[in-house]
This record gives sequence, C-alpha cells and structure tokens, in this order.
Amino acid sequence: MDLTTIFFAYKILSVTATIISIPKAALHAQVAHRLRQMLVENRIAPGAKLNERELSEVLHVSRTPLREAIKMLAAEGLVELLPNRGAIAVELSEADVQNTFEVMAGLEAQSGELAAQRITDAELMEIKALHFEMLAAYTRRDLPAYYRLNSAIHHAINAAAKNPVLAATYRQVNARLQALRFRSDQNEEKWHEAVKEHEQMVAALSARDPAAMRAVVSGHLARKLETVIQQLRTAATARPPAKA
Amino acid sequence: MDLTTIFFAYKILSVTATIISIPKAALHAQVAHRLRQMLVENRIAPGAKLNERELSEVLHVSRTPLREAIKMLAAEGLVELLPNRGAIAVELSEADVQNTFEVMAGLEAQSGELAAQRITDAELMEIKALHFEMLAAYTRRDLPAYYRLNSAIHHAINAAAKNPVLAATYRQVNARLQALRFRSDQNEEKWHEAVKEHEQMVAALSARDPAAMRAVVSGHLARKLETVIQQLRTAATARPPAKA
DNA sequence: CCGCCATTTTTTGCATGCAAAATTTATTTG
DNA sequence: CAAATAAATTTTGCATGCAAAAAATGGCGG
Repeated sequence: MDLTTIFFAYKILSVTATIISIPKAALHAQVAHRLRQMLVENRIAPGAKLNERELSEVLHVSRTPLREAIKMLAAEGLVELLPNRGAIAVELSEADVQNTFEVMAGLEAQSGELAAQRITDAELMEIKALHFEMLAAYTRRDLPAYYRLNSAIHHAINAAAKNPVLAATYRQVNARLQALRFRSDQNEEKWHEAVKEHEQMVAALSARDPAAMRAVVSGHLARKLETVIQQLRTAATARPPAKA
Repeated sequence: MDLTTIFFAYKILSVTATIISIPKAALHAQVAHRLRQMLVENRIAPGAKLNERELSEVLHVSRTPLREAIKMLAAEGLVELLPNRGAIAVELSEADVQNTFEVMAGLEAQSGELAAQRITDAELMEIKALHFEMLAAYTRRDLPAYYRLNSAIHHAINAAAKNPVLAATYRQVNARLQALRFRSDQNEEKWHEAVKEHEQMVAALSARDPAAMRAVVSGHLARKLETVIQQLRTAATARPPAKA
C-alpha cells in the first residue's frame, strides 16, 4: 500500500466530514455545550462552585479546554468568575430576575414587532399549527409538551423576525432564565391567561399588526415575570440557602 | 522577625487590595481587555487572523491565558472561532450591520423609555450639563470631544434606566459596532440633525415622557444606521478586500 | 511558465507540570 | 474549651510540551 492510497482515504474522510459538517466540534466547544446544559437544567445549582478537577474527570477532558469553556460561559453570563477562586454558577437575586426579564421582554417585543412585519404566509401557517398543538397539550394538561411547543413557537417568531443578531441576543439572555423556569409548575389560572395571550399573538401576526404584537408580547412577559417572582418567593421561604 | 508579623503584613496588604479593589486582575481578564481595545480601535483589522504566538509575544503572556481571553471575546461576538484554524476578528457584512443596529436601536429605545420613567433630578441635571458641553464641542467642530460627550450621554441615559442587565447587553452589542464608528467622519448635515435629536431627547427626559423618548431614540438610531451604511459603502468601493 | 503534489515548517489544540493562592485540618495557647 | 495560628492539602492560574492539523515551501511534470 502506498501513501497515495492513504492520502485519498484521508481526503474522502475529510470531505465526508465536511458534508456531514460536524466531524467533531472542538473539545472546548463540546464542554461549553455540556456545561451550559448542566447549568440550564439545574444539574449544577446556582451558587455552586465549578471544581475544575472534578468536572474534568466527569467530562473526561483535561483542565485546559474545560477552563476555556468556563471562560465562554462567563462571557455569556451563566457563571461568575471569582479571582483566584474559580467559577460559580450565577445566582440571580430577585432584582436580577426582574432586570433580566425586563430585557427579555424588550427583546421579545421587538422580535414580535418585526415578525408581524416580515412573517411569510408559510411561517404563519406553521405557527398556527404549533399553536393548535399547544392547545392540545394544554387541554391534556401535558406540561412537558406544552413547554416544548411554547418554546417552539417563540423560536418560530424569532425566526420570522429575520434578525439573527436579535435571535442570538435573545437566546443568550434567555439562557440565564431557563434555570429558573426549569422546574416551575403552572398555576391553573395563569396558565389559562397565557394560552389566551398566545391566541392574541397569532391574531396580531395574522393581521400583520406590529403595534398590537408588541403590546401582547409585552403583557405576556410581564405576567410571566409575576409568575416566576411568585414561585421564586415561595421557593425561597421553603429552602433558605443555596449550596454546592 | 516572626511569622505573625508576616501574617499581619499579608492581611494588611490583602485588605488594602480589597479596598483599592484592583490588586491585579487575572491575566486572562487583562488580556481580554487589551484585545477588546485593539479590536474596537481597529488595531486588529476585521477579518485578520489572531496569531497566538505573535500575540502572546506582544502582550507578554503565555498562550494559555491568551487563548482563554480569545474564547471570551468569541462569546462576546468580537471574534470568530474557526475550528483548527484559530480566531479572526469579526467582519460584519452590510446585513450584519443592519441587524446589529436594529438590536441596538431596540435596546437604546428601551433604555430611553425606562430612563424617562426612572431618572432622578440629579441625573437629569447632569445629562443637561453634558448636553451643553456637547453643544460646545459641536460648535467648535471638535469631533473627538463630541464623540466622547455623546458616548457619556448615552452612558448616563443607560445608568438612569436603572437596569444593569440592559446596560451590559447594550455594551456587548455596541462593542461590535464601535470598530465601524471608530474612524467615521461626520457629514455636516447629519451632524446637525443628530444634535437636534439630542435636544429632543433631553426634552423627552425632562418631560418624563417614555413614549416620546422611545420615538426620538428610535429615529436617532435609524439615522445613525443610514450614516454608517453610507460610509461603509463608500469605504468598500475605495478599498475592496480586507486583509490580515 | 504554471499548476500540482510531496515535504517541511508553522500553528493550533490539548495535556501536563509547577508555583502561588486559598482552603482545610491540626495544633497550640489563653 | 474556644479562639487563633501554623501546617498540610487542595485548588487555581499560568507556562510549557507534544501531537495533529493547516499553511508554506520546494520540486516535479506538463
């Protein structure tokens, strides 16, 4: 066997990889992704320390790519760096939650406003379909399915706004809040309100009415904030401190 | 001399450091700061490669903290990571610039809206003072001073909005645009318009009129986008490609 | 002379090593 | 026994080393 054969084998693999387009992501990127998930799913509690040796063993990587991933998460606002003391998962105070929600509300309102201007008929139909699926999940009181569809709808609205920068900014700010919502159970009445607000969103999008869409989305987020704050307070009284 | 003396000396230093509060920032943070400056000031051209060996020599650090800093800048959207090929300074297409400006406009509009609701008399007075200083700079056609004061006013409005998360998000998105504005010379007519719009902002803040403030800020940003796009196009025709 | 392929050189990405700082544990003293 | 200090341990932060990938160089045939 000659080197040419090896070379071509390599080329084929390389091309295949390029076509599949995910040959293997860089290690630090993989680690960042997994850590992000762990943070968002509350598998790492807010305030908990990120021990480098420990995590490098769990994730089967050396400390170098792990540390690079942690720096990225810090820039994203998911962890906080303490000089000479490593990193901890961000712990949002009630004020932090309010401020973050305020920003989220602004971003979603803008997203909705733009979507109402730019949405295509195909996109609108798909959102309507998702909306009906969500109604089904609501009727069954299937919370996981409801969340999944709710998130899909918001994602679809973002896509319809046709602004990738806005979508990325939204995702980044939203990531910090995901950890909060992750285990939030629904109040029946609020849930009903939320569903009705979603109806109004679909109506505003169908009417291509940006101002109406902004108003509905803003109100929707304001109520969501209320719900989260309530849960935050009851949770805080039940379980005083946060630990690693 | 005994160890106790050493211990107390350490404690004193430590406390002093805490009071002064900048004993020495972590190396990766310093590097990130310096790189950020270099990118924003166009000392690293858009599209240019960030050579690790080269930069580590210039900045007098090893590659490890440098790489950590680059990862942070990537998360901030100032550089782009190319798998196995390092990082390059982001190069914004015209569409990117439009999308980024759209987000900026939304954030500034919200910031203005909130500021109009929450600004204190003291803050308002300071903004008015800065505004007069800016008028002085405009009258002298002192562009650097004008920019500095313009930026100070926007910063003050952000502060008056009393939302640190919004301010941080604003800063991050704005950083990507700074590189563009850095060497933009002013068109006399547009400049005059901008100054008039600033007058309207002060008026809206004084009147504590959130809706008016949002409208003025939105218009202001829309015009700024126009100016930047114009300059981008003339610059693009003058100097076709970007190089390292 | 130009394009293509093999070889060399450079560069990136990750692992490891080592010193300084922080934390924990042990010990001493009032 | 408690407070405080000293020693030991752990942990972080940075530098260096090494393998793999990419880029640059050089040689070959057309």
